[in-house]
Amino acid sequence: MERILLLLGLLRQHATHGYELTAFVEGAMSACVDLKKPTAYFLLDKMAASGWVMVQETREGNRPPRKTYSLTTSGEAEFQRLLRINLAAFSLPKLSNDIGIAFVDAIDKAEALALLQTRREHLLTQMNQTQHAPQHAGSLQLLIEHQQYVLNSELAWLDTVILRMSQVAT
Amino acid sequence: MERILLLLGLLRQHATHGYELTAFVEGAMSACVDLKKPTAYFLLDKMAASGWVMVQETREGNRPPRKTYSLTTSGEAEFQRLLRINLAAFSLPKLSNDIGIAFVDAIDKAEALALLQTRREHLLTQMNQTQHAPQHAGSLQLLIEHQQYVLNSELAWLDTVILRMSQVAT
DNA sequence: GTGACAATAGTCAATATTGATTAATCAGCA
DNA sequence: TGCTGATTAATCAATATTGACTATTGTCAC
Repeated sequence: MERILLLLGLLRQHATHGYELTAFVEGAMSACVDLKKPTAYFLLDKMAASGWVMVQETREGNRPPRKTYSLTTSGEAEFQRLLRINLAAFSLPKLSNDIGIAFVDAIDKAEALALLQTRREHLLTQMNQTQHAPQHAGSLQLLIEHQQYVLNSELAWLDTVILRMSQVAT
Repeated sequence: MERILLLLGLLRQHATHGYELTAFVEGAMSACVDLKKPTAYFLLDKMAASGWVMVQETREGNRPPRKTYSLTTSGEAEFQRLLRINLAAFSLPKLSNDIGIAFVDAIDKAEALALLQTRREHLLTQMNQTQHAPQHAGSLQLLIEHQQYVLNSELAWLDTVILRMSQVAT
């Protein structure tokens, strides 16, 4: 559902073709959303079938022919509907990727601490990358700020875990 | 990959059947992991095919017959391997579910603020639920603590967004 | 002893997702 | 002109995921 909201929102800013859309999402937005090219095309098809977007074969300059997608009136309505649902509902991202911390005690304490240090460095690297990321227009920028905020608080949490682990008796 | 780590980790604590596994994951752990019953069975099959778990038809008491899964030696090895990878790598949960904030400015400010207030209440409800959740054993408890920590920082962030929005001129 | 209801255990058809690959066009150069 | 590699644009086969459903066993009132 969120992916459709994203696509509708982007097409709302300006009609465009699949390639530009997916390049933007997999490029500039790759840090905050997970939406691969084939999924995007799959969803665009669905959206077309639902009448939310219009497809048009176009040929700009000497580029290969493209399918250009543009929002219809009912697409705008659906966007407004989904946006309200999305803003009003809070749902925690499922932390399945952090699942390892549930099993740290399966590893010798010294090695576990070393692994967590590596983790910490990865986190710092990501913080750096995000800080040097290109600025986005309007409230898209909020996404980036949120991400930086989350990275900061993840770092703080990781540090308390590391601290606790190194203090507790083996 | 993380889901397999989770299943291996749980089976490592004690061998059990699909029903108990999925009931636990979809019940007590539902707040922090997203793994539905059919996916769990699908993965258990794969794990059996890879030789990481052994399947055994059992019949305890008068209950319907079950397939009991237990970790093999190579399953334990795989668990250790995946655990190290998971602990050492940090990856941000993709915030696709927060995507709406990227489009707040498509909505009239007053309504947007009202929606965000609703969002805030949902968040508070979740915090309450998590605080009254049953305690987990060992480092599984860390997952819960992490979740509470994340909820707290999400609340703080949401409040800054609301504050900023209500101050900025329309 | 049997019919209704709950609990237990799992499956399946439909849908979503992705890594790998294909297809069309262009720019430059021999 | 014809060939090579780069860019643009999209698709496909394989895999993962899930909502809805099925099937088995127990239990308890009647």
